[in-house]
Amino acid sequence: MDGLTINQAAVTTGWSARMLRYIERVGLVAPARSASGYRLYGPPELQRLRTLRELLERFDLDLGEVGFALRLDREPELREEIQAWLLAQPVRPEHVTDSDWLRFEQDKHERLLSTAGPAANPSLIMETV
Amino acid sequence: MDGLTINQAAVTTGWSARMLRYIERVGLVAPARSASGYRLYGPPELQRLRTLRELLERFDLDLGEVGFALRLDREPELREEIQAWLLAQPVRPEHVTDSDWLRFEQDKHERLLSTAGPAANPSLIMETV
DNA sequence: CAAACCTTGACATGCTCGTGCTAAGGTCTG
DNA sequence: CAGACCTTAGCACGAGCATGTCAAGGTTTG
Repeated sequence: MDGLTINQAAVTTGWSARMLRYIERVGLVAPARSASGYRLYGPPELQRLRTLRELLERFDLDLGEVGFALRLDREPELREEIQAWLLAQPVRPEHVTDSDWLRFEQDKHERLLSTAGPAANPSLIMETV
Repeated sequence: MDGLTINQAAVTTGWSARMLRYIERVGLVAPARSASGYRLYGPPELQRLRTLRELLERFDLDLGEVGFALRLDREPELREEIQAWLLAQPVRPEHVTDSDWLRFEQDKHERLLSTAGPAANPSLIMETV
């Protein structure tokens, strides 16, 4: 049989067999199948699985996010529309600082933030409505 | 006072005040603040909020996904690494069809899929490991 | 052919997201 | 100055994600 079966792949990649099926479902790594339906992981898939793990850890991503990046790749219209919306951003207001953003990102995983001094006194440059 | 307050903005955009705060926290639309800390939504913000709503509906996105797109924009390294990983995709295996992908996407919101005929007999072109 | 392994469900748990609502306390305006 | 409105913090809750595990049934192989 050509390629590792799911449990073998699990051992060498560090993912659980359960997660390998999940990852396949999300569309990120889909191994070939034997005539009888067994998943067969070849070297490329194994490599992808390992680098995927690194990717997630390094940038603190979840599978859904990588899956979304994949979707962006596949749907040009979606990518363009989102890009357009983001670019319409009239310039990030001064009071939304990088640390605000970072803090939000951290909060996702560290549920410990205690006090957060509110940044006051912004510029107030804005046309009337 | 220059700009709409949060509840006024809520009325004209269709979002709830609660959601406007949430959207700000996620980093998507951050209004200016009055000297005393009141949020002040000007025409650009109001417009962005309306188009955001359309964007989400049209592509069936959630705020987290748009937020992630924003992150991709701001973190070139992240964008490059993900792109690299996606491109390493040795060619989408034949048995992962577009309908598989679509079905997954749909499942996210329609919890009704009943039977799913398994696509059998893939090509089996794979080097040994 | 029996043991070991695979497949697709399905149930279960713990955590995050989207959202509403309430509380305690400033701010604005008639 | 009283009532209406804003601010942040926090509880609540249903829905979805990331995982594990178990069940019922094919496949491979010694």
